[in-house]
Amino acid sequence: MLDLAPSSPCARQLDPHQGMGRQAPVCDGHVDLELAEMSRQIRLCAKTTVFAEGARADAVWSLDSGSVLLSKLLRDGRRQVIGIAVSGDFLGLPMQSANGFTATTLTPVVLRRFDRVRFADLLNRTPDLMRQVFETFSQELVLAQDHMLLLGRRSAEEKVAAFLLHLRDRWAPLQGLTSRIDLPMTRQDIGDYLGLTLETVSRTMTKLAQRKIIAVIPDGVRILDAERLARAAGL
Amino acid sequence: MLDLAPSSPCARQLDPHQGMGRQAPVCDGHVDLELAEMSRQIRLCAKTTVFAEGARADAVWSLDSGSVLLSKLLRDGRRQVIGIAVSGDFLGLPMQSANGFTATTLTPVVLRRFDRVRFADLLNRTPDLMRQVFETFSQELVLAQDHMLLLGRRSAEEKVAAFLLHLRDRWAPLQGLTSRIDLPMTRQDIGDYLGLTLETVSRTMTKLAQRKIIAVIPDGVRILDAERLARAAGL
DNA sequence: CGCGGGGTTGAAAGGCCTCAAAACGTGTGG
DNA sequence: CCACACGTTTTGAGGCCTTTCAACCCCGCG
Repeated sequence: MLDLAPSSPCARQLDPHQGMGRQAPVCDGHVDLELAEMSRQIRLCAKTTVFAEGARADAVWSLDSGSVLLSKLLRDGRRQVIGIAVSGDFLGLPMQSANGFTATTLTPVVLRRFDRVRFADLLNRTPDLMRQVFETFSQELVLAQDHMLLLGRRSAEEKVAAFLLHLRDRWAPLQGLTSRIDLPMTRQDIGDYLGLTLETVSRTMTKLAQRKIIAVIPDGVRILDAERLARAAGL
Repeated sequence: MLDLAPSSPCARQLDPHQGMGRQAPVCDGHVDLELAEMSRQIRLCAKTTVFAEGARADAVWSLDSGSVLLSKLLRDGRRQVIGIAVSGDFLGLPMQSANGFTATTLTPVVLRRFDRVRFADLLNRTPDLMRQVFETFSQELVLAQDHMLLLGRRSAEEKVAAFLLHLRDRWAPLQGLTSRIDLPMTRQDIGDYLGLTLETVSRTMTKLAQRKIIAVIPDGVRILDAERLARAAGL
């Protein structure tokens, strides 16, 4: 997880998906300053697009709060959500001149905008920053690989169960490891994330609810039996 | 594409998936030397595993020739191929202490082995090398995102068609853009890559062959109508 | 109060999978 | 040189899971 916010230099949060091998955080006042002056804080309300697939990418972003849906579109309208960004995540590829996906806010968000070229430039001049972003991307890659396994080889029930557990873990550092999971997205969004239709997502959830594994509540679910949910996910 | 081979310093090949924004290649003799002395060339024959998912990752690799299948396993045996590495590709995450996937040779390969920790160390001391690996990983991420779209939202026919075109493009820099596509893997491997069964892969291919879009030949296919194949892939 | 977006539920269809058998190709040994 | 064995590929029939299409419910809001 990156911390590019100048207001909290060196106050790095824990990353749940962090492997080992992380060195001590970088605390270079000069870099923080330069990041600060090249960034602009932006607030967006829910359901607005930060940037669109295919458009020229003249910025990269760091997400300070809220969550953002990342999706790719097939020309006939079929959509695949390739990730869900949360607080602390980094959006965009510094070396890529066009966006490979669309970013849509799920909740109100506050993010910092960096001019892509200037950021890439700073990256090349600042090995420590590069290392941070590099590690972030390594993590992204691991998550993407896990998701490929899910998309290609798991059943609907396994997908939904794994999704709920994944979301819980991903939001744990922000809101603690509670049994209540917020779902600030529609069934359609979830389906597009899991490679299912919205009806299948709905059906699968009610089936899990009937078995008392979860309870479906407004704007979220409550995990009743984490043990069995994990088993339903295929562990 | 990385070139970590000391025998051909600075002779960098073209990457077909390369976006823009690439700077001039790095030509630091000192780094090349250090890479050389920490690497060991290894030859493996086909169908051997380079490293296994879950095992301690004490090395990272650079693939000099041949191709390697990258796959993840579900506890009950279901498998997902998450990528196919070809000449010039980089294998393994320098900052990750355990392998997230298994690497199996498809053909005889020659690769260079680097001690992971020493490589990560060199990476931190050598911004230019870090930048190279960083760009490689950015590309990997883009490929992974494309593959998620394929796995989640494409039909069997679209998957197979897209797969063939993808392979052609990926091998183009090595063997030119011919109509003949080598398939040094089984239908099972292809199915595990596309999230299909081997039977569906076979059926889909013969269907494409019946329509004169491709011809199935021993150990590969020949593209008869690239236009229509692209259309079958959903463009 | 009526409208619209999101969610749930039902019935039917279809695409892909499962199971099974036969065809094919290749290397081995008689 | 042929017979055989083994692994891979193809082909077939049947079934299941997910999708499709549709109706209905719920709730917030103009």
